[in-house]
Amino acid sequence: MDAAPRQTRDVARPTMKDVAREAAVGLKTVSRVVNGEPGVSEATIARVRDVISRLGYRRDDAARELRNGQVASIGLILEDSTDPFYAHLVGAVQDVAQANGMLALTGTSDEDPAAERDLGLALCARRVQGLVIVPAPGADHHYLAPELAAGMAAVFVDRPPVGVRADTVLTDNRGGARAATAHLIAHGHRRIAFLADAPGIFTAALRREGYRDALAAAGIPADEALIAMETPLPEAVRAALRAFERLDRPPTALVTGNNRTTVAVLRALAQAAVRPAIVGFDDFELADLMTPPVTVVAQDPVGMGRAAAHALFRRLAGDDSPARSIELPTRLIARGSGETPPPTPG
Amino acid sequence: MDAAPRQTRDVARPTMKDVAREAAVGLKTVSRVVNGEPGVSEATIARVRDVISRLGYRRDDAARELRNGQVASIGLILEDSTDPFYAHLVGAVQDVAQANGMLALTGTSDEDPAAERDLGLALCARRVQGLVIVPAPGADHHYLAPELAAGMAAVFVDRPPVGVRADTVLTDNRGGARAATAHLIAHGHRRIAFLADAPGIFTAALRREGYRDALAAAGIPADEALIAMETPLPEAVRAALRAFERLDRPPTALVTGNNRTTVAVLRALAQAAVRPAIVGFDDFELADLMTPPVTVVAQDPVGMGRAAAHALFRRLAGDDSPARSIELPTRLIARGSGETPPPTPG
DNA sequence: CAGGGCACTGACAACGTTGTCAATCGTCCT
DNA sequence: AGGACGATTGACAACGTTGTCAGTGCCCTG
Repeated sequence: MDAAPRQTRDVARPTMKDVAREAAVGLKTVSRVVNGEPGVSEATIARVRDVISRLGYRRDDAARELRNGQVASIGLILEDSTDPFYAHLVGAVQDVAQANGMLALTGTSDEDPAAERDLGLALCARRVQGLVIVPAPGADHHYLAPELAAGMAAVFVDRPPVGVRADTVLTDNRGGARAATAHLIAHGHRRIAFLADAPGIFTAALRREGYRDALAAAGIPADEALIAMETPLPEAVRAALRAFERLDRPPTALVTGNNRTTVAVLRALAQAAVRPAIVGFDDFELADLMTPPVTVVAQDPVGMGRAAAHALFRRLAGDDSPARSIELPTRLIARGSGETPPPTPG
Repeated sequence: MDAAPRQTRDVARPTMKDVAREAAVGLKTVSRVVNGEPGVSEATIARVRDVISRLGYRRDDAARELRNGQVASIGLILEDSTDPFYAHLVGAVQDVAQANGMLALTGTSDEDPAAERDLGLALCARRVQGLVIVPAPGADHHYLAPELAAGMAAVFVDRPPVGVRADTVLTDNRGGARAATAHLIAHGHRRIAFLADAPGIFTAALRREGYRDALAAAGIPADEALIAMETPLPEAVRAALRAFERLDRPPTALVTGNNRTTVAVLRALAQAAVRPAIVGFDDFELADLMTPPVTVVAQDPVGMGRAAAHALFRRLAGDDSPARSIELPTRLIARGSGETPPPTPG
């Protein structure tokens, strides 16, 4: 399980000692110059600087961290970097980190709990001061307990942690799905299907609850045949749609539970004659250019990233109040696909 | 310029010494157990393991790196993580890194050369063994020279390095643009406009050359009024399109130089009565669901990421042959927008 | 029963950096 | 003139880990 390439590609890398010898000063003086500490004469500074650039010296953060206990950096664990939602989230976290003078080290778990764990431990081993985590499905975060006890901070995004307490930044999943469903009801639909990710996915389950809330509030009886919880793979989505069509009273409208499902549905229905009204959970880049443009309940990935980063830095600044949970609101963006009325029977 | 939160949040973190004392063994024995080295009795291993998990001990990679010279990790510097093209690229690099037992630390330059430099130096300070870099526009990589001399490996992706020699993985920009333009010519177009990113962008300039190649090969005189090189902002793209329309003989077809430009064009033309034929450079997720579906010259971000990572690992394995440049082919995907003939005059 | 080999174990130094503390020198005050 | 003070400087230890090397005790062979 260890690394494959194990060569000593290291040519002598100059150290402070080399600089000190070359500049004919003490080790500590070089350290002072490198770190901009006061108490060094201009002449000495110039001489040391000169030697540094001549030798191409670069301070070694490993030694620095060993000595100081830590170096300014945080870790960021994503579930999937190719999903635009997470891409925007990571962008926001990195911006905040950079503004705070922190290096953000990012890694991807690829939805694999074991990979998430390995990545988290590797970042901990590098003694990051904090961790922002988008948990992989089924992940267990007990492994973080010793780190948290040792003073590391952690913030979870999009899904709550399992097995440890920590700040969490979530979308108002239930409220958003409720709004999406209510929007379709307001436009006259009574047979509304819900198509989302597997029920084990935290967000998917909550969104289903929001869907049920809206139906109940409108006095529409829930029909389990109108609910499909599937991994958003093309075949699975196509199958679910076919099953809906075969029903005695097929749905006239559809709430999709995440952007991958939405896109899969659009693709499956691309050449369908009739198309149900659609409201998607989570916005996506070209929703406005679809025909018809797709109505969505938008999440705020940038806001989530920012909130998570701020929560993390608040902890790093010493805040040790109990773990908080932040919930960001969603926003319904009506574009057309969700405002078509149901076909009038007869 | 230093970090803001500077608290000592560190509670005593157990070290090998603590484990050794608690387990009543020597320091080196703990090290052996932690690293799975042979020569420790089963009983001792069990005892040490027990203490390790009881104390929540975690090996410190900083000390390890200081001692060993390095720890398995590579760095990855992106220009923009929210661009799907780069998102897929980073995914591929991370996959290969993981397969090689390496941790990939990713950061974003946000198209700022200074940020790229800072990030690169920070990763070097952490003594990553290699760096995969998507250069920010205008970046200068002289700063890497000492690192490369010290045995670090670097591979550049999508754009070549400036000021240092290193392996480079590029798209066949010129050939791709040539193919895109030739496709439109083959469908009868003679007035073909080219709309791409600023001419300072490496890829944009090459793609323009490919466009010119195709026109020349078909004996069509080049018309500078049909070439617009702009940052792909909505207003700039709209303005360029308006300028095209106002020409005496407006273009009947359009080659767009990157996916952001393509999308901006589609959005600007969304409610236009007549739409020129369009071929876009670089595929994008929902191109097939546009009306009409968008014909593109697809790049291979995953292939590029993989090629870059493999090149890097080859270097890490000791290959010190001269720097290579790898060029990946493009693939024209005809979907409809590029196959409409020009309107027959009269 | 001596000697050699083997399995297991631990003392120690060193990696590059920085905080602590002491030394040196020149200047200024009384 | 004597002492004090500030500015500048460097020697040294320690951070946590691992490679080297030197044991220790045991079993096996002759």
